[in-house]
Amino acid sequence: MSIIAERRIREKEAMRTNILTTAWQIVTEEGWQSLSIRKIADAIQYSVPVIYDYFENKEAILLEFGKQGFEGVIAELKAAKASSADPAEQLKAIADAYWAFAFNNKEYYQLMWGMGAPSCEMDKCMPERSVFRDLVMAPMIEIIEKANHGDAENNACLKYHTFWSILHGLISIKMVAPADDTEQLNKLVLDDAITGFIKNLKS
Amino acid sequence: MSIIAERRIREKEAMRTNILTTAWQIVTEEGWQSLSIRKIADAIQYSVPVIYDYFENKEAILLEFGKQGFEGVIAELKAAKASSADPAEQLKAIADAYWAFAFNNKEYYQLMWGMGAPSCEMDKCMPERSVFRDLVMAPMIEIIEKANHGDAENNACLKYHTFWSILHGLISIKMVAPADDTEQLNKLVLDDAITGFIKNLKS
DNA sequence: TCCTTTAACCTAACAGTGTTAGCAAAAGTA
DNA sequence: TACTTTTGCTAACACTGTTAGGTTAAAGGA
Repeated sequence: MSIIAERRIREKEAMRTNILTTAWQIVTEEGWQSLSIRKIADAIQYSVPVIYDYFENKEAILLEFGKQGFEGVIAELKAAKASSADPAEQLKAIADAYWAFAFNNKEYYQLMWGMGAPSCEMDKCMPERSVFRDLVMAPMIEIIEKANHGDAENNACLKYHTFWSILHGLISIKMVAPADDTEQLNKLVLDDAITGFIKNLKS
Repeated sequence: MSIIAERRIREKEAMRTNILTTAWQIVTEEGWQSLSIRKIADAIQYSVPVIYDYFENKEAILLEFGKQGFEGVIAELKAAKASSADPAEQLKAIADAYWAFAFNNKEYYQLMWGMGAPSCEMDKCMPERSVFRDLVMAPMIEIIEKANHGDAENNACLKYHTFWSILHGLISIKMVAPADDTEQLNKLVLDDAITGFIKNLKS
């Protein structure tokens, strides 16, 4: 490949990331509802159709952010899990990390779960379900096996759904209807729910 | 008031409900994203500005549906609670009823919680928080008091948040990312989560 | 009955949105 | 230099929500 072609690819890449970072800035400053192709075009000082040379449509831009979000949260969860060898501790750490990600990256979380963000087919950028399952299922099975109740694998499947539901439920209620209670109380609710859940696994 | 004025009020009311029922039909057939003022106007065979004689703007129409949704779910919850005198049974019945409402009225639920529906300030049509609290808090306090752990009132406040989070979490995960598992398994997850939660209140 | 006021209803427009057809200029290739 | 590809633009289309302004019909008062 010629040296010129290389430069052009580099420039193309640069424009793409320029579009993305500009779009992201608009989102963080004005929210998802306020993001439009024209606003991006204005901000990067190009005409509107140029955007379409780099992204098929608006959804493609959103899906790119969705991908970033999922990759980000998965990295955090993996790090959290690695922080301990005890399965119960691992579950708690994962829950804490997930919670922290959601509130430190509200824009991502809202997009990923279609909360107030413009509707788009997030499935298209979701990682395999197995990624999340592998992270959470293993410590669960371990806990259930230690407590010796029957079919740990089957049991864990049920508990796995419950685990994510509690987490997502806690977060999305706080996000949609932010109550007037303190940060401290919120953390307490998380702790109560998750430790209660883990205790239930054991007993 | 003259007989003519009465008729006019009646007609005005009729037009309002005509707009609403027509809009609702569009929503159930094509989803929230597809609802537009022009579509409503076409369907009722009037020009667009007529809609604005009956509703201040589009959000006002959405809020009307929001109000209907909240009133509907509250009625269901009250009926569920009345089905038993045992506090634990009451909580289970409320959870079941809430779950049933969500899946029998997906359009309402999505609007009420901003899931994929057009964004609007739902606070404006939400009932007082106390309505939900009064329904759920009382049986909780009763359960905790029977089990005799310390400050039941304070404790119930924490558990109250957890209760709704679990419920909403279960529902919204199933709604956003409908898994391939059966109706039966879903019910099992609900049962597991709620009975686990109640057991935790007691022990 | 005639006149005036008010309510109902419409056309046409404004300012946005996502998206695309088609053209001009620049850049790369032979 | 001549040809081809890429790049970027203007202008438009088909939609949104919303409103200004005018017309027609109905209601109330003399």
